[in-house]
Amino acid sequence: MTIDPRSHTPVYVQLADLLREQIGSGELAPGSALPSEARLTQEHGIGREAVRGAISLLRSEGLVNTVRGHGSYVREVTERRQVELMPGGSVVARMPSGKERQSMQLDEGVPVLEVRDPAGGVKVLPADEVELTRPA
Amino acid sequence: MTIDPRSHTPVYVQLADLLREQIGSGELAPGSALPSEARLTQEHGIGREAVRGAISLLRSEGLVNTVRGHGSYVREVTERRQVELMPGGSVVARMPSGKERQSMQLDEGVPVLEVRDPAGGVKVLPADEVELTRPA
DNA sequence: GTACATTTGTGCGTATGTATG
DNA sequence: TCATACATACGCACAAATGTA
Repeated sequence: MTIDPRSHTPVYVQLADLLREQIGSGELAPGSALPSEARLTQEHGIGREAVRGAISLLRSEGLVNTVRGHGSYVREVTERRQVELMPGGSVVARMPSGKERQSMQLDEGVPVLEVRDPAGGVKVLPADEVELTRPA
Repeated sequence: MTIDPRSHTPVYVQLADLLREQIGSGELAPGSALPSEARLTQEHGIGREAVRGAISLLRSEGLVNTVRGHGSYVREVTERRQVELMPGGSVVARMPSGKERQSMQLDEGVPVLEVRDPAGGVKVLPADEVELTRPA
């Protein structure tokens, strides 16, 4: 609503901020559709590249999911299963490569957890489905 | 490797694969600049939109960093400091919000680790600087 | 300071392909 | 079949940021 083309902040970032706020406030509920590219272009008086850039940014943040030929949707919050980090183990988080995203069928904006156990084994887990724990 | 416009794989994905390989092999070293959009456009005989799409993809993977008016650069590999996951603690990984990215000065494509200790405290750590461990 | 070249950001027009309803 | 909507991709142009002379 308050997009200023003369701002130093890129237009697509401003629109992403706006949409992110609407998602966070629940105005755009999980599972609901974002306005179409054409609507966002018209209503905010901005270009298609800006709209696509904003949605692309939200995808990279894992907030929305775009279905080709259908629209972009607010991602449902997935239930995380608990996985124990074994003694002597360690874990790093990073973004998956394109091949990993394909083979693990991950949406954009979903990090992976790279878990190492002391024996040297490595497991790569989708970060949106897993909560790592260390029992008390 | 040459780019085939008639392939089923989108041109921008093909270019991203190419650049990712050059980054992985060290041909494009950490800190070094990617060829400019104009160069990539000319040398591969493709449109600027495809070039920008490829770079955007690499940004979302945390492989490169773009500075307006300057260029895109291969991200330096940061040394990960080890942080112990306390007994009774847990951790999830996710992408940061725009505000978090700004306040924590994170580049695009860098996840965060949300660490909970049993007392209920929550710490948000940049995933590219941290390796969580559980001592044996 | 000014001026300039380089580079990315934005906007727009056009076109084709693909998926959904 | 047809309309709608997104994905990809080309072209062009200008604005804004950066660095350098």
